[in-house]
Amino acid sequence: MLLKRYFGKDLKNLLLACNDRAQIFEVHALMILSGLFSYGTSTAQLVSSYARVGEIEFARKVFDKLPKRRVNVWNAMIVAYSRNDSPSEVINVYKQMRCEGVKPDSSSFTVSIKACTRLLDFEMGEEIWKTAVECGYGNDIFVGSSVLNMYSKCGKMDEAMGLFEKMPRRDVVCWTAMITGFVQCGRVREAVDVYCQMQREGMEGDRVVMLGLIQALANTGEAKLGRSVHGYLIRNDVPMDVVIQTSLVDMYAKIGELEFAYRVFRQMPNKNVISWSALISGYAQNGFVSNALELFAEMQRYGFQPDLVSILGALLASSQVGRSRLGKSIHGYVMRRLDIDQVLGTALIDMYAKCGSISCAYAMFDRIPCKDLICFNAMIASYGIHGHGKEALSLVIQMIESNIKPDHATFASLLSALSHSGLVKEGQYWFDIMVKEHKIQPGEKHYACLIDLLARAGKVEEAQNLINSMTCEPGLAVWVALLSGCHNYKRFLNGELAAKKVMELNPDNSGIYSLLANFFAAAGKWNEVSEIRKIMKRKGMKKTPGHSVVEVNGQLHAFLMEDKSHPQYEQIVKLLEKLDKEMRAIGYVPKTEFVLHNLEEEVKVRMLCNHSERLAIAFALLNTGPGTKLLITKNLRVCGDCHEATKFISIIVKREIVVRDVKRFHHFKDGLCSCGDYW
DNA sequence: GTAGGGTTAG
Repeated sequence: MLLKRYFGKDLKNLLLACNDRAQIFEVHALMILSGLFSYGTSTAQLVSSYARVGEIEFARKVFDKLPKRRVNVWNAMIVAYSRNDSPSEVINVYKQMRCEGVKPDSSSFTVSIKACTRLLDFEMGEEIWKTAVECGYGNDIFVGSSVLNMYSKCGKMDEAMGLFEKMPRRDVVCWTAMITGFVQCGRVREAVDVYCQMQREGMEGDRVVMLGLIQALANTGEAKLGRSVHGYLIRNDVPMDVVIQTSLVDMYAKIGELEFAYRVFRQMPNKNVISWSALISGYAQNGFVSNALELFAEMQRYGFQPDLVSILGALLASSQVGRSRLGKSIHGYVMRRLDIDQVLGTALIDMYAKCGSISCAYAMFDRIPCKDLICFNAMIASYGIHGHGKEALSLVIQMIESNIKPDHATFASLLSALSHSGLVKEGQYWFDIMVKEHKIQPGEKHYACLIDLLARAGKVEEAQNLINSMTCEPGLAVWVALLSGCHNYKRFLNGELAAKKVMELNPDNSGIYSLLANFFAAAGKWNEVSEIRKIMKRKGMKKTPGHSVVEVNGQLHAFLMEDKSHPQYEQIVKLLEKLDKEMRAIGYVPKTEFVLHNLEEEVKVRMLCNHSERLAIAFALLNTGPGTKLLITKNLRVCGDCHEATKFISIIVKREIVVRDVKRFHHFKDGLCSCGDYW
């Protein structure tokens, strides 16, 4: 008795000071010798100390030997198992405790319910919760929050809300459980509501919850909610650190609010690489190419070394406008600083291919050590946009041989590649293989490719039959493919049905209306042309102005149609007039049917000469040395007459001219185009 | 003798 009084407290401190098994063992021996062990003093501490130094088996042995075990000893064992990541043992001890008639307390319930959550054993959890209520712990905040967490983990948010509303006291853990629960099951709006309510009740905002919310908003794309949460942060002077602000930048970028992202970014007092990269990749992914590249340069001026994400963003941006010089310099930078893995390698393949160099793309592909599905798909798609159908096909065969399973994207790229090369038989054959051998259900995209393939080859009836046999409802892409085939082959009768279907589907894209208008113009149906114009006007659509860009000496130059604003416009026109004469001398005849308007022939010819791609070509010819390969990037399909003219220009100036239009690449050389006029 | 919730962000 005396010993207990003297040593009880010291014993506890002694045990707390122990750092390993040997030290605990000494104290343990002391306890046995002094008789305190059998008295029950500090035995719970002994159990928890053994567990704390990782000796859970020892703890259990001691626990099993204890003659009388009060609730604190049981809890020590329960907590030990919980900390040891053994939730099923927690439940076993809890059950044993109940069998021996020991009344659990708040922490026994709390930790046991947590264990059920970990085990996803919600039935047991409910049972323990029922017992807790019976034992008078129904209003306990610790027990309650563990139940809230259990409900939110299994998506029972309505049950969670019911309990939450009945709780007499709620702390930040309870609010957090509710908010993250709603976030995790995608009910972001309710998550925000709970968050706002928490603020109204004067609860201190928790930045971890805030981060979770912002991320959830970024993924659901609810712009209005995103702005309101941001507004809330500002109005309530919630302190924002670099992580929160970067998440806001990312959120705005993901919901397409680049202006807001930029503003948050500029107001950040401390930026790091992640902040820069977030905005760069946001710009790149939303097509704001020059913003992305300017920011990429700026970050380096400020002394930040670009990392993987910013590099991927810059590569994506470079590839969108054919900035091969910039792309190459990034490649050099990457080689000096990072290992080229599948992700970077794939981005580089894509960049080189889209910057016109299919051979560099392949060299990159060849150097990636362990090529995965995505690498193959990127290379196959690259071959496709360059019209190398056979190479795409042999790559698909190669990947099958090396046991990489092609997916729906592989076949979509393959079919598109075969289509751009006019390989009709192969297309039909591989479509069958895809369905029968690889068990891939053809989607609209695959059908559209095959129909495109047939229609491009002039097999309009076969394309029509395929549409009739489709298992899914033919959509816009399918009818557009048929329509453009009919347009190219002047199959006006078949085309009219396709045109009608296209119009029925009420597309929201001005490019498609341009196709319709072009089709009717080619058919000489000027009434329909003006009808289309009316629809476009009613819908508030404008024909996307054609523009072309060309990189000359590392600088990007953009041209609009009839772009007289350019400082070298006079020289450009002079060169085009000179070329026009030489072209006509070797057989060029302007294809005025490509001019939409119902105008005089001579005016049409002049308009053709002013197409943006021609201005860009002339400009590039004027400003580069003889023999330099040119790369022009156009935002629309290249016009049929310009296509013809560029062939002649390639003869006259003895240059390789690469034109990338919105669909694919055209390599003009010695009077021929790589697309073989399948386009 | 203690407990309930998550770690950063692209």
